[in-house]
Amino acid sequence: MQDKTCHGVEVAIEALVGKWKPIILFHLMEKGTLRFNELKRAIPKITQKMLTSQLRELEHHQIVNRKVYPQVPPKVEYSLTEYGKEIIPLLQSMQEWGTTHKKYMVEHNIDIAEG
Amino acid sequence: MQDKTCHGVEVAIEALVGKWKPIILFHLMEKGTLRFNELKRAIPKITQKMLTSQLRELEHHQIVNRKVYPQVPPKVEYSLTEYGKEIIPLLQSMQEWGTTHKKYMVEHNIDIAEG
DNA sequence: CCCAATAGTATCCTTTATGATACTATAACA
DNA sequence: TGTTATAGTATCATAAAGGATACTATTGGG
Repeated sequence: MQDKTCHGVEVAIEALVGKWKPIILFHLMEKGTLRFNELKRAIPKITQKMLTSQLRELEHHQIVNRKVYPQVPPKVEYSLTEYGKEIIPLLQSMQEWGTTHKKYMVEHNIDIAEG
Repeated sequence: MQDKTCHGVEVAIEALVGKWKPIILFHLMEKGTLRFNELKRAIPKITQKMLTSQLRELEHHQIVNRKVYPQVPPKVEYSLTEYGKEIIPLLQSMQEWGTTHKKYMVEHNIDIAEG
């Protein structure tokens, strides 16, 4: 077995990891399109720097689309690309397993943060 | 929408993240049971410290089972728990999406490492 | 002229994650 | 007695991720 039998998993994690990416994706999944500041308001604890960088990374992967309106003050809208929407079922599977796992850990009285 | 609509996703990522966890899990999926040093030899670039810590975390989540034989020199076997095996379909979905995504990025001539 | 609003950058700092290296215990064996 | 094997720990160093804060451009409105 090569070390990279699981390379796809690492690619997937790479694309989704980052403290804020899943949150951003779920907001875009729910609302369709959001302006930069709408996202910022929806995720109060994120800093501008992190919001920008996470969006840039998602854009780089062509999961998120960035549309700039040439006006002042600026208007920039973010949404999932068609290609990005293909990730939704995976996010839902992760969501499902994670929710179950959280419950499992609580029921077994294990601190999920420790491990 | 609460910030935590996607909490499950974060739990899932938490459980799978770590530079070596997917690799370890795939080896255990394939071989069933492996001793510490067998894993180490199968993943040449991992340090002992990282192998230990990643296994400890997987064990903490009850995804991996650790069986110690009281003998000298020590013998410790690692395997997926029954509960841990439930994560296999998720790993496979991630693997599938990730593989497709990798291909997509290559075809579109995008450097996957940059973003 | 001054202020607000938007979508950012730039800089510096702290926290986590990962890595390199050396070290441990114990029994069998030469 | 010294050597090997196993499954680790301990310590220190570096790299990567995240956070705090201040700053920018532009234009409409008071």
